[in-house]
Amino acid sequence: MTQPATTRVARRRDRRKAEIVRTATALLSEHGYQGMNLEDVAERTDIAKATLYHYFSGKDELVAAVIEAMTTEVNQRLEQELGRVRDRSHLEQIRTLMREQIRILTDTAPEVAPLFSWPTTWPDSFQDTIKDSRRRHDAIFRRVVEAGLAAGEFDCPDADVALQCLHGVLNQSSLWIRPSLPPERKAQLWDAVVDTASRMLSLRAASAG
Amino acid sequence: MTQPATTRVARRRDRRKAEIVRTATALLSEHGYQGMNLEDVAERTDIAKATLYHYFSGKDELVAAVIEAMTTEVNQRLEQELGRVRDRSHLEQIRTLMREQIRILTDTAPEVAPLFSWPTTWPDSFQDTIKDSRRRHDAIFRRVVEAGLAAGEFDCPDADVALQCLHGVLNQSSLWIRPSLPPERKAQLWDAVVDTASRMLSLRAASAG
Amino acid sequence: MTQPATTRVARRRDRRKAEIVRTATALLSEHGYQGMNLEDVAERTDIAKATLYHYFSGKDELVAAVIEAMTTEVNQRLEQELGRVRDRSHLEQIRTLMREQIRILTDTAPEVAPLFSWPTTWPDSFQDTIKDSRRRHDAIFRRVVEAGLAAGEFDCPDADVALQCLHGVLNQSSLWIRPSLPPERKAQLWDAVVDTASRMLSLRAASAG
Amino acid sequence: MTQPATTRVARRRDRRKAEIVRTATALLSEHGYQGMNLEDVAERTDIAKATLYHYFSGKDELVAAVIEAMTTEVNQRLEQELGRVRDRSHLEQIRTLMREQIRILTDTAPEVAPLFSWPTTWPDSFQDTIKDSRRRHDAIFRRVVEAGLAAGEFDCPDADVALQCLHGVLNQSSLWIRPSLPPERKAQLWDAVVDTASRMLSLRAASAG
DNA sequence: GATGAATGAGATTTCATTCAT
DNA sequence: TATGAATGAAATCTCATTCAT
Repeated sequence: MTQPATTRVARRRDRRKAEIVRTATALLSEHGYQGMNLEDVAERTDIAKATLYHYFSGKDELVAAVIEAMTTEVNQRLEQELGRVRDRSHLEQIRTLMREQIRILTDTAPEVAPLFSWPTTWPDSFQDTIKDSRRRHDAIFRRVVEAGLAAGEFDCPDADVALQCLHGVLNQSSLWIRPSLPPERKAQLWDAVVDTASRMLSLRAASAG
Repeated sequence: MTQPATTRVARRRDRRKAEIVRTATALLSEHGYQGMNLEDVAERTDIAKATLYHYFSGKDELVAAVIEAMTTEVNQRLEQELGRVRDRSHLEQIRTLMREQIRILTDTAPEVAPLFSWPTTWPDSFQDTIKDSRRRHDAIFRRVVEAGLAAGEFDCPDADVALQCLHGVLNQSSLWIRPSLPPERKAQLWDAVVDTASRMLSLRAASAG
Repeated sequence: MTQPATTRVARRRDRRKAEIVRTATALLSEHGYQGMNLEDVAERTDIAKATLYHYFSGKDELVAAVIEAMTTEVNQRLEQELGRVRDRSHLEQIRTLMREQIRILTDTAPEVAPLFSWPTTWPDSFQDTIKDSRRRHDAIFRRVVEAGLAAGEFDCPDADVALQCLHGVLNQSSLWIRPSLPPERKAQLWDAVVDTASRMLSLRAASAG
Repeated sequence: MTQPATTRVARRRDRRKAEIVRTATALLSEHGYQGMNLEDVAERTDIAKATLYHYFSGKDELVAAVIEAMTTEVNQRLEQELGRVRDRSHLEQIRTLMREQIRILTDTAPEVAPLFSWPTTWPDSFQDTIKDSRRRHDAIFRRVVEAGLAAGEFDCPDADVALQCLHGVLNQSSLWIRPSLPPERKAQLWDAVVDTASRMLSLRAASAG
């Protein structure tokens, strides 16, 4: 009776929800929106299908939760790494972001790659959710690129174009850098990609590198 | 007495098949493999559902035909453009390929982008078809990149990495360069992307450009 | 111009029909009425499905033709064998019929067994056709059994019961005497069955045998 | 706290399953495997088509359950009757089995006759199930026949042949002894068939009867 | 809160039959 | 006569969602 009764219960509820979201993320990545079914989600979470409806109002709300969780988690990691190099050059900052993004997609959480990096075919009702997710993710990179340009550190003519090309390179990494590669080999490839992508932003730095 | 049996009748059949494939491509792009249904394909082609089975043994064969048609068409266009600049520098050649690829994805046949450029979630039975398609497409770019490297015209350290980054940039274009933009604006963006991507292959050319 | 033009044409037509009926018999036996489809009949006869409709008004007419052909052929064989022993005892006559019936079901035309001997599940519209077929077939055996009883040669108390039991024994033979057995073994089994079944009609003869 | 989980709920589930199997048996008998459809099974059981899939994974599993249920029930009845005459002669034992088998096919459960006694056309995947069912059924009769032979009580030369002829006679009964006959008439026919069939096993007994 | 049961809507596929050539 | 094309009707099976306990 010390704490409001909702606390313990609510925590338990949140843990349950997170567990479901975790399962759903994996299945969604594997089979896409239409291919994922609640039966499988329930079974893998070891609960009954009907129980899902105690936590989410339906398939769409569950999927929205997956997207939100992914976005939040990825962005948190990026911000955190960015914080560590706040004092370094903008080039170093953007390289840090690139490296962390690739690491997430090919090592830390490769299961989010299919959903997070490429446009799956979502029902129309998800367009806004998706767009919002992408915007929040892009904003982190954009801040650094624009600052770098303003500081004369980058020499690309157009920030928008550069950012899109950057995203393309990073996203593509999840397609060809296998999570199962040996760690040293993966680290090599990460560096190679970061180097290659950096050239799009700064020629000087690249020739120096 | 009659013409070789493969003439009028067979041509008619092929035309019909192509028509169905066209419809299916659009729906497949919009909704993905699981989201596309034969009811819609039939209705949009203005035939009965059962009629589809005269031309394709089932959903999977139809989808395979879509993939094959897309691959063939895209590669043909690339080869054709490449042929026109056979005598120019390798940089010019790869720039031609890049420009044509972006043009296809954002102007000529934007409906192929979701299927051709990004990995949708396919049933396992399609893994081989998809892999083969990607390999044939990549081969065209690879030829030029490796020749350029051999000729000392490109200065990227690793052809594989460069190619993957290239594909990433090109694929991404379909996500942000809207087919509906005014033609001049599109042309500007194409050039900007080609310039940006070129820097990944050759620093000299880029600073000159 | 000598013979009416219909003769040659009609003969050709009849040959075609017989060929189709032959194919249909096999497929009908294998898969039953519902399991047999016209596509397969056409393909195995090497004609187009639509062509079947030049010879039969539909599936049901074709199936009726199969039943009629089977009945006629089986009965003809029975009558023919019966003719050969017209002068012998009734016991010898019924044994001849039994033996010929078993031979048909397990050697001469084993493909008719499933349709002819056992009650497949036919649509209601076939009840009459089937009943008629069975009646005509039964009549041949009945004649002999009744004559034998009248002559005091058989000692079974009831002709109807005896006939039904007889049919049961004969039909069953197609289930366990494999057409693929070596001929001598088959002949042995035929004799054994005929001996066993004969005991139901005449105890004296049996103990003598 | 609650009863073992397998009690009330599971019993309810089993009752439901049995109800479905009962309906399916009737329809299967009437129309055969291909002719039976789940729509009808559902409607006659007064449940939705989709509900069937809660109890059986598909048509085949349902049909397999029907076969298993029939086999078990028929064999149980036979064993039970056999138990009652354990002390009597082998002839009396086999006559008991025969009579009970006929009773089942023409009175107790005539709906199993078309499936249980005669070979319908099953898909290949059912061959094993069917064969197993027949083997278990035959074994009951075989035990008695072989014992009777060993005891010198029967004088048929070959147990296999005699058993097959026996099955033929019994099975045939379902084709001509109408369940709708008045009970006394049916009882007369049962006796007549049993008497007739007995002659195949033992001449002495028959002439005595 | 948890769950087994139930179901309507819809997806893929099959097939007898018709039609135009 | 022969046939490719076309199709409506139906069959099996799936799945998100609701409901009673």
